[in-house]
Amino acid sequence: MTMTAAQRRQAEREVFDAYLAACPSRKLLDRISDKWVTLVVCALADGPMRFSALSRHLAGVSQKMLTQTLRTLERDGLVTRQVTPTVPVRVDYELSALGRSLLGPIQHIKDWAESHMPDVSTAQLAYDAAREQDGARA
Amino acid sequence: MTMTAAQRRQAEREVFDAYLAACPSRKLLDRISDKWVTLVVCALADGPMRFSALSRHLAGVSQKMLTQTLRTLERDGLVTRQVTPTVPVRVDYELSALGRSLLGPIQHIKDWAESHMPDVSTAQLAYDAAREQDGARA
DNA sequence: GGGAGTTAGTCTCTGTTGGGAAGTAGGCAC
DNA sequence: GTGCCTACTTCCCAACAGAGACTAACTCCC
Repeated sequence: MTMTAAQRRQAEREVFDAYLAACPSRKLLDRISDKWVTLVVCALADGPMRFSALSRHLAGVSQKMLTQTLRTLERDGLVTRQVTPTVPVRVDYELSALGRSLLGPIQHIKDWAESHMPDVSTAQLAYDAAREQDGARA
Repeated sequence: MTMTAAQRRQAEREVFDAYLAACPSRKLLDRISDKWVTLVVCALADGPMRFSALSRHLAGVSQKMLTQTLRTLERDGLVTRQVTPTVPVRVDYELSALGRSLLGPIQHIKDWAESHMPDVSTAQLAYDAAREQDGARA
């Protein structure tokens, strides 16, 4: 099966639509829409970090989840893993160019969460109060 | 326990840090870092939508997850729920002002996923090929 | 009156996942 | 030897996501 250059360009321009269940971009969205991914990527914003440093920085992350998160980020080409075979081993993680392209968007999400916390708290209190009213009325 | 106005303002200026496990912004980050949240918020970008329309638009979402997602978004004050008691019932969901403030950042994430899909695919192939090499060498 | 159809859910069951804790490798220090 | 260090890996259990059947409430059709 041969392809003209035009056809090849057409295929490469393939449109990904995360609204479609089968589209690979849906899975990618699922992977980057993750608490730990967000925090790891933001933590690596200022340069490379060791496994143990990340572990300390992201309070409450289990070693298992950190390893898993870093592994998938590495596989997706967002971070690079650099092993220095000293004793004990030293492993540095760093954002790749692709990872840095995600940094901006993902930092906005984290910033939004931190800056809009009061609004969300207020909304929750209002919602819960209204629910309680409904409960009492029933 | 009383508070001066100054103390109250101080408390309101409280800084949220998602890196801390106990910080409420960590939980908020976890809630908005969600595949379905991203898709629902983006779907509501162009105006209100009915439950069934959302269900059709987000291919593959289960009714349970859609209900759950909309419920938490409503509680967090990101979407409003408008019930019209016709028969059958009609329920419209719409982004609130707070929800629209999240729309920009979240759309960037979705766009990133859709536009960087080829780069990620390439990285995955490279990673898997390297892993296979390692496996064969062992 | 009886049955089908509509929307927006809820209920139940099961497979996957997240977190905690304990174990591993490889080498240096005592 | 025993312990300690880092960066994992493995195991187990509780929580959660998804599939699919079921419900409420009322309308239309015969």
